[in-house]
Amino acid sequence: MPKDSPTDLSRRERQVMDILYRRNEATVAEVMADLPDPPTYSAVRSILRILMEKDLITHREDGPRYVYLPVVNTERARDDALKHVIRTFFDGSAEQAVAAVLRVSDAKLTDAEINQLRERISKARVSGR
Amino acid sequence: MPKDSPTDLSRRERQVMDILYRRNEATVAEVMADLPDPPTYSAVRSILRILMEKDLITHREDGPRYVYLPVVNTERARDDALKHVIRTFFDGSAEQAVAAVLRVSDAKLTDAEINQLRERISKARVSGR
DNA sequence: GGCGGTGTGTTGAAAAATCAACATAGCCAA
DNA sequence: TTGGCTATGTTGATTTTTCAACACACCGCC
Repeated sequence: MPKDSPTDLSRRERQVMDILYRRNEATVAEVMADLPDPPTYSAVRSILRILMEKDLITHREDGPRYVYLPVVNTERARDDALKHVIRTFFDGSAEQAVAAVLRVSDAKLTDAEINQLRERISKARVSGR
Repeated sequence: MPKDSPTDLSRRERQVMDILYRRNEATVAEVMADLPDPPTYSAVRSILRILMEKDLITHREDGPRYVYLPVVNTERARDDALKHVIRTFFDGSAEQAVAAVLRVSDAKLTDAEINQLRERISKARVSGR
């Protein structure tokens, strides 16, 4: 029974999942609004239907319309996404990943502070704590 | 001229790009070995050809065979991938992202240490440094 | 009532992605 | 030399994805 990895999703499916994770939940119109090169309303619903069939999302009724949301909770999806990035781009190195997060965000620490941080992480790791 | 976002890639294309970033470079056989549910050698080459046409990868000759590698350098791709994850799952919050990196990796800091770290990041950010 | 507006249910066509087949070339060893 | 192995070049079929069209239901309002 093949596990459902995010890399198994088609382009549109992944885009929609990302939107749902970002917004936590969304209507068809909201998904459409966020899609790059948005197709028609009908087309968006088709994608959502497929994601429903794959049990990746569910929906609840909100008055006259559906609101869609991921089945897997955000924490789990978060962790998986992070692990994938760390493994793909950082050779599994948490320190490098942390340094990069700080770099790409507008949270700038000094090099000295980052090095200190790295040291603490390494130390914490080898001590197995 | 539409920018080449990673979300524009098809399923197989993305899988191959991930493999190339993880290995830095790879032969057809190596890519095939890393692909989930690997198709035939021919099929893998088709994907690589398409990625070449899209100018996402290039190749060099290594004796009798080709070795493929991404055109965009790893640093840039790394940063983009991280930004995407932070935006999609962490509402743009670097602190939350750092905390999650530490949590999913085997580098475990105590809660106190993580909080301290968060504080320092926040302080660094508001001070604009 | 009946008429727009906004939904969903369902179906099928168009486009793209995925995959494999076959041909050819170089190399090396029996 | 020639047969087997491993490559690439090229082409086309199959499958999946992507997209849109149409029918119908509900609702508020003139």
